[in-house]
Amino acid sequence: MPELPEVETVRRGLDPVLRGHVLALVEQRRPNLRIPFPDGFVDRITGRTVTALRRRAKYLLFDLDDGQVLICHLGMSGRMTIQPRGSNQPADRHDHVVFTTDDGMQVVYNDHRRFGLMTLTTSRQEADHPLLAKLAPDPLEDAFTPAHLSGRLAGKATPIKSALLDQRVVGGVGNIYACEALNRAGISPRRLAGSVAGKRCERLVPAVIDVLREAIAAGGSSLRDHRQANGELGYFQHNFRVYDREDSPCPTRGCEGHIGRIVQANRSTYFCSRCQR
DNA sequence: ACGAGAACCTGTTTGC
DNA sequence: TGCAAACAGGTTCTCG
Repeated sequence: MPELPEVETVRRGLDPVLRGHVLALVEQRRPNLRIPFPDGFVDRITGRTVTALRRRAKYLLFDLDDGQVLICHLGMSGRMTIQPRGSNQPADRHDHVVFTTDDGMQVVYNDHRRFGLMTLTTSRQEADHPLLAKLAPDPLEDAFTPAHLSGRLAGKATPIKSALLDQRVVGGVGNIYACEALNRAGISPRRLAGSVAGKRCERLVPAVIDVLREAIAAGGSSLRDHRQANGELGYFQHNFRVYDREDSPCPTRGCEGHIGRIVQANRSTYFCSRCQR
């Protein structure tokens, strides 16, 4: 579910509730998500103050006042939503973690597929943490340029669509935004990654940046599971050009093609074979 | 070393 | 109508 725009939307929603607040109560309701919770998870973070909320690629990072960093990933179906303590929200069987702050707000982590994770590191060890060490820089940072991207794609024999999903190539792009960016850039998802350079790469970089920025502004895309932290849906799905639009007319100006669907690396790819080359 | 495919888990939609 | 298969926003492991 959550790609960069959805995670960023959640981060922005959680920030006012968590930053500067104490995690007064932490409830962990199962021993593991995709990976086990670390030993002593609840005790290690209870009573700590959240000093900052950051995002790296699709990871949410909570900085704590003792130097620990709480690493969260939402997987395919994870949500982080806010509710007041004592609200009448019925507990869901997939509410796996509940954080209650010193002023009585609750952040509920719900994830029915449990592909998400939570673990701990420290600010000193963060750069070397196995989950984070190989992540490519964020595509919304200034360092994401055509020269940078073509360097990461050079020599790759995998299709460009699959390469964009590789978090060592671009940090934060997932299946929806890879398809959308390639359509905007007029590049075939089947083209070998190593051949995306020069003019094509100069089109692809702004296409990735623009689609991510527009999606953040829309609160992300809600297909099934995504909710903003306040519980509202995102609405960027209404602006999809190709994703989940098989047989629709291609929206590219002057193109009379139709959207097709293929499978690459076990993931659906949507694209227009007429204007994407 | 690299790339393809399966696996992880649950829920919903689709097709026979 | 009912049941089984296919599919879903991600990541990681195994195998060739």
